[in-house]
Amino acid sequence: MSDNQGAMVDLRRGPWTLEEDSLLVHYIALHGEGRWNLLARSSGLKRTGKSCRLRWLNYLKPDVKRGNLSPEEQFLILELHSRWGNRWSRIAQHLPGRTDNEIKNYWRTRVQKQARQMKIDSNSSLFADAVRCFWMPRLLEKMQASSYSSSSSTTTATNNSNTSCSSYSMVNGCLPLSCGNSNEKKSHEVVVVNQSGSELMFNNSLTSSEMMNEMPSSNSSLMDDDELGPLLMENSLMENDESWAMDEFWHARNVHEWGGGM
DNA sequence: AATGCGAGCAACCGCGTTTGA
DNA sequence: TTCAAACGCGGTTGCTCGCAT
Repeated sequence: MSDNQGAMVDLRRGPWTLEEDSLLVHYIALHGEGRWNLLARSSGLKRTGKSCRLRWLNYLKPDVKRGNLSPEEQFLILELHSRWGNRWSRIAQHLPGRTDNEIKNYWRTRVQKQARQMKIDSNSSLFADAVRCFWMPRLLEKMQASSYSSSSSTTTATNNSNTSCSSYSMVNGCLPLSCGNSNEKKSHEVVVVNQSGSELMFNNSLTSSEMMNEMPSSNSSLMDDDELGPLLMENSLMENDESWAMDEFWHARNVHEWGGGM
């Protein structure tokens, strides 16, 4: 019966008011974070310590980033979720300013929605494959487009002098569906830059047919934990365009007969 | 204009883990 | 070492808002 102070007097629930937010922010400014139950008792807030903690971490904390997730962030979420599953907090550690709650909500509202629309179990390997082979390449294209659009100025990612469209490919055997430059095809790798400035390399050089013959399992990654970090692409474009080539996915699925029937 | 419905998100709950007395 | 309190995580709920009818 640890933190169930709800047994006690009139604790407030539901949405926070401006006054409550202000109280919480003031208290933390004076006393710092932590000791949430003490905070709840001492601050004058009629909330549980848990509620205060959640409100602070998910909403009031100054470095909480709000707004749509960039393609880079979405890409990271998909990649990390494929490795770690629903370890939201762990995933959130690699997306600065994003909370586990936000990432969890993203997964449930966007990713699982896609799975529902495709009538695939979002936990199935089939869906994981679809994500890797059709969604993630789309995000890469977006990332790339945004880095190009801002290439000459402040971009901090992917645009090494030798990084052209053709240098991109997918993780775990999945190639992008289309990749701009058709005149050449170099090594297939995705380079993104983490916060410390080091490059993260997603490397693979399978052909599309090889890919289809060897659909990836949704584990393993070429990234090490240490290498994972916030993607620093600025100027990222973000529209809520989750269109990720359903037609192409179904076509590929039918042609290659991978996966069960609907 | 009113109503219904679904998507998105903030907040709550239960439980396992950590901390410290 | 033990145990209660606090913390943190992941799942779930429920509210709000926008859109369709």
